[in-house]
Amino acid sequence: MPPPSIAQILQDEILSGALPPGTPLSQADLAMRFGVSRIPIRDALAKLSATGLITASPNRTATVLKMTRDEVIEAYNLRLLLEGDLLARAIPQMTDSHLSAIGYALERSSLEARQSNWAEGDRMFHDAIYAAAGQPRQQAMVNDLRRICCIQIAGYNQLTRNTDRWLTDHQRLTNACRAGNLRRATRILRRHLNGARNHLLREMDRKTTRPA
Amino acid sequence: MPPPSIAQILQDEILSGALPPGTPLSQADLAMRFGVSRIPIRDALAKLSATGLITASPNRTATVLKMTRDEVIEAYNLRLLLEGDLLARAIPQMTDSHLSAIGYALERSSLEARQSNWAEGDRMFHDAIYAAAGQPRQQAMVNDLRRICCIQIAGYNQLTRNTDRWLTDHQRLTNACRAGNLRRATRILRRHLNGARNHLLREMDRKTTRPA
DNA sequence: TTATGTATACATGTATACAATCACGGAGGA
DNA sequence: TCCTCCGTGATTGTATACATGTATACATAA
Repeated sequence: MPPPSIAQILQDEILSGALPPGTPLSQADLAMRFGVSRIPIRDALAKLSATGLITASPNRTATVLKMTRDEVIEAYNLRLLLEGDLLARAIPQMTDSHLSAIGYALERSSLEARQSNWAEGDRMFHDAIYAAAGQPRQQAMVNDLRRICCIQIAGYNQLTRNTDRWLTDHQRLTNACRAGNLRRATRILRRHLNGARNHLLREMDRKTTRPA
Repeated sequence: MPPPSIAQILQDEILSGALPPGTPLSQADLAMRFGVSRIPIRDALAKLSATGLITASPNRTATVLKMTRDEVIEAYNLRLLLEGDLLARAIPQMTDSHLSAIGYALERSSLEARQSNWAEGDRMFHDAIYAAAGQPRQQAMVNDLRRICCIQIAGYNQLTRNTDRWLTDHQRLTNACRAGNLRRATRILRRHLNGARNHLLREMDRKTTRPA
């Protein structure tokens, strides 16, 4: 297995909350830290910028993405639209092979739920669900959106993440897929996303209204 | 006005068909051509890769995006989903200011319809339509998708683009917006996109089944 | 006080040189 | 004939050095 790329390492640190939103990413500092020149750092930052994890402007040091309230709302609107469509395409196409893969992903994600890389488990679970839709680009777009949502969440208290409800939602979603019940699955997904969005918005308000 | 960036120049050439799908983009060649070193070329290629206009792999020379049949279908599925949603959000929010901007964009795009940069006029028109939705990220995603669809179109005969129908569809879409008729606007959009997709798929089949 | 100009420090953008990797073709052997 | 195994040329990846642009602080003038 090749060593993880610089971009991958930085992404993990951003998603885990080690580099909270707004953190400046100086090319020289990163070059020093990774023991390489600034060129590969620039490449890594370009990759992160492509997926939207950082904001980069010419002649300005890049920073970890910090979304406004409106941007969070739009991101969740998009997730609901894209994930709802994927669900509608996937469920009628699901085979036993798909379902067993979903079950496996559910277990895996449950084990990692309370660890620092819970986001990766979450991604794997949803990828398994949406695989049957056969729309890989759409899945990639959804994963990008989910990532930028995770950044904002990771910035706040890990304990406020409502892990229990998150787990039961995944379990119920899996059951609905096994039953082939699109309506129920869609309802669960919608409530899942709306809940996460509202939770995040409340956290954001709490932090901004009482800055210190 | 600043000189256009290297990435912008390359993008225009790709969209105009000067660099058809599959064309290799050698860093050394481009550096020679633009009279700069390979570093800014790498940056430009990274930007193009971010929007999906080129496919780049490590240690491999980048090439202009060449979509398969399935990828074209998925791209148009996504456009229909995202643009339909934008339309549904935009039309109820449209003010006189929005409508006049749409009218202006319609005229502008009509003038450029038969020129090489028709794609830019098309983008401006749809941006004007969707502006009232207030979902800038979603608009950006749609623009990226439209661009990668344009690449494939530009690769084939310009005369087969059905410019007349394209223009009348824009006119009818504008009328539906002025009337505030979402149902009709959605129907026009769906037919517009399905027509473009089928047209493109036919062209692709024609070229692949009779390669020479 | 407010605004403007300027100097300095720092971060990014770019050019050049070198190292690592890959594609291709030809030699050798089963 | 076909497959495998190198070598060679070409292409990309990286390090170093320099050029350019931006921000901050301070001095100066209205």
